Amino acid sequence: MNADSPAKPATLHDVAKAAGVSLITASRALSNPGIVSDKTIAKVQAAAEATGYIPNLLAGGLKSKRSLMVAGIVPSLSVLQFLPTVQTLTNELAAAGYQLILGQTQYDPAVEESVLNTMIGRQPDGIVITGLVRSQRARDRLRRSGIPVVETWDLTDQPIDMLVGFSHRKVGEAVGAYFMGKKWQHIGVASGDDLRARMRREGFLAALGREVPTALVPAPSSLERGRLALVELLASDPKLEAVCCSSDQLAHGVMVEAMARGMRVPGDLAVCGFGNADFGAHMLPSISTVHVDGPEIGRLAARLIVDRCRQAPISKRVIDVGFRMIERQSTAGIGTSSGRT
Amino acid sequence: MNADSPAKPATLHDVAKAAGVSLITASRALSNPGIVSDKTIAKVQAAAEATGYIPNLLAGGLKSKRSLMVAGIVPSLSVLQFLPTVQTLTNELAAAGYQLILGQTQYDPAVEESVLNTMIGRQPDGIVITGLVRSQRARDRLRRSGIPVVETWDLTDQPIDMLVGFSHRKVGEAVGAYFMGKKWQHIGVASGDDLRARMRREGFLAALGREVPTALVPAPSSLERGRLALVELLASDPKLEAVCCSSDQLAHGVMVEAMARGMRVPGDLAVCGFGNADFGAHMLPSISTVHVDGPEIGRLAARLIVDRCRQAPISKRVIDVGFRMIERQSTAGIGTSSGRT
DNA sequence: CTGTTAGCGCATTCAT
DNA sequence: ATGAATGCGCTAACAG
Repeated sequence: MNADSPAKPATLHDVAKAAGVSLITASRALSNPGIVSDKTIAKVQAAAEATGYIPNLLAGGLKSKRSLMVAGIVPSLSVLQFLPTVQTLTNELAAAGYQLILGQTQYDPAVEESVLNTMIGRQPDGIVITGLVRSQRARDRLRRSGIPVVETWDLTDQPIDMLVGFSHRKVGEAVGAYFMGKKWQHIGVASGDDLRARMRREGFLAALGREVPTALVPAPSSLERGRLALVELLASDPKLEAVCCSSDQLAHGVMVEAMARGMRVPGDLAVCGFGNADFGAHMLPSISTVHVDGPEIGRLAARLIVDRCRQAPISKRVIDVGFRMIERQSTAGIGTSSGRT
Repeated sequence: MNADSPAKPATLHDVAKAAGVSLITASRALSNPGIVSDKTIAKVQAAAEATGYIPNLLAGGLKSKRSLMVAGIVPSLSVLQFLPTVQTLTNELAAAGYQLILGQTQYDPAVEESVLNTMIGRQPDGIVITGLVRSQRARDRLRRSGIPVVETWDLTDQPIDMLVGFSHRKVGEAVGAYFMGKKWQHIGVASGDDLRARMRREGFLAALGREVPTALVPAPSSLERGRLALVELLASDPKLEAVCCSSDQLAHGVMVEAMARGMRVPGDLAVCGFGNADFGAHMLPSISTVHVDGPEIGRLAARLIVDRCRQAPISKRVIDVGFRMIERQSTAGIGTSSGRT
């Protein structure tokens, strides 16, 4: 059933010849059927089927200036935070005929710059980046490239081009205000050492009005890192009552370590996460957290890119999707029920 | 600092003109410096820098038949199982100058086929797929495309081209043998409804030598689905002693639901997962599981593609990376220590 | 509705 | 070591 044509794949030229029409008619029949007669469309489609024709999108893109690719750039795929965004982005783009090229920056500005350069070289129809681009050179280059750019998961009033995100500073302030309301005295922070986590921590401390012990953990955050963070925080303050974490994974680890030491959550130790990971709502105790609509960010980013490519008017270049604190058992009064929210 | 050239980006033509050399000399100076004099290299590099030149990889790929892109196809990014593989793959490929284009099949053969088609149209230098391609048409097409293909995370002696994976049947048998050794009588299975999880379940049942109650959960598996699965399994068999799960996420959920009902793990209920997710080793109790080296799969797949592209000889077209059962507290005798392994 | 002409930006022939 | 010509496969212009 195979060993058919080990040789060269069919080109549009072959299809046109097989269908007995000109090259351009074949092209139109396949990609712009509106302006071709039904009969020729049928002929061409049959010929395409028969020859096993697959359009060469590189050639098409070179000529038409539309590569139908969008670059998606994340710090690392192991930062689960961004996964729903990337997933939705990929799907929404696919639905519009675009494919995603993936890049990872490893939280390294130098890597980011080099990744962005090769990405630009691929002539993508859009670039979606998690976070703001830090390097000024890269920002200039992107702007001058003329490629639609969407920065995400952060907020500024001077984006390179477009933006879908929210204020990490405000997240921190909201959680800080919540902690203040609880009257906890012995507070700690377990935070990733990336820029956005630092911003949240700053907002948190601003709301508290004072410094508190902080365990800084390297990315990606994980349960294990959360356990180690609590060990560190308890060493700083044995009377620790509450911990604010920069991710639900860290919060989970803090909770496990607490229980391993016979501390009750939230009875002896309250714990709050960030990101509203899917497991948090169904654990025992369930994890208080900050909800961010990752899929919506991906959806909006995709729409901005697609609209821009279609020359459709963009209503807002900067979209703040906001966030929402979710109080669950890990910071609530009692922690005995089934864990369902 | 911006608003420099809103117009067209520099092409190699511009660089050559600025450097006072011919087009092709500029090309060689940048991509094949070995055969150009140092002086002209310096001139061209300076000109490239000055003009802000970024090579158009679409054009280069069209001519050279090397697009420097590799297609990576997963069922869904939300299946965390595959993430380490995709991440390593992306990084290893990037190190060799290749970029990954991402595709998701949603576990749908029809989607898979269409994704593969557009992928082929992008002329990737390789295609890496999680799982075996099911559709015969797609297999034929891939073979005839001449593009190096690596199927992963499964095993067959008739791959489309190359393969890096392991036998899910054998995984199931190994876990089944382990369960047999424990003499548990009341056994249940919580399994995703994808092909590979089904294969593991078949191997598991074969080792047990009998049927057992099974809760089938839709992908992606999650903690919540695990909780629901245990509810279902307990309804079938209230005396349930042990559950074999198709992922660590499900196992986690089963454990949470068990504890919510006052059952002890492993005292009243033993639980085993699959995949060795990072959280499993550090929970309380830690989760017994089957370890699969996801990063290694990605690394090997990348190497196969790169070697093939460099015309290097491929020693083995089918690589079985195997697996390893890891016994932790969730199926062990006692469950009281710190959770560290 | 269809066809002819031209060229996207680059790298592979050849030649010098 | 450098250059001139040619074409990868396709689509935007125009023409008919």
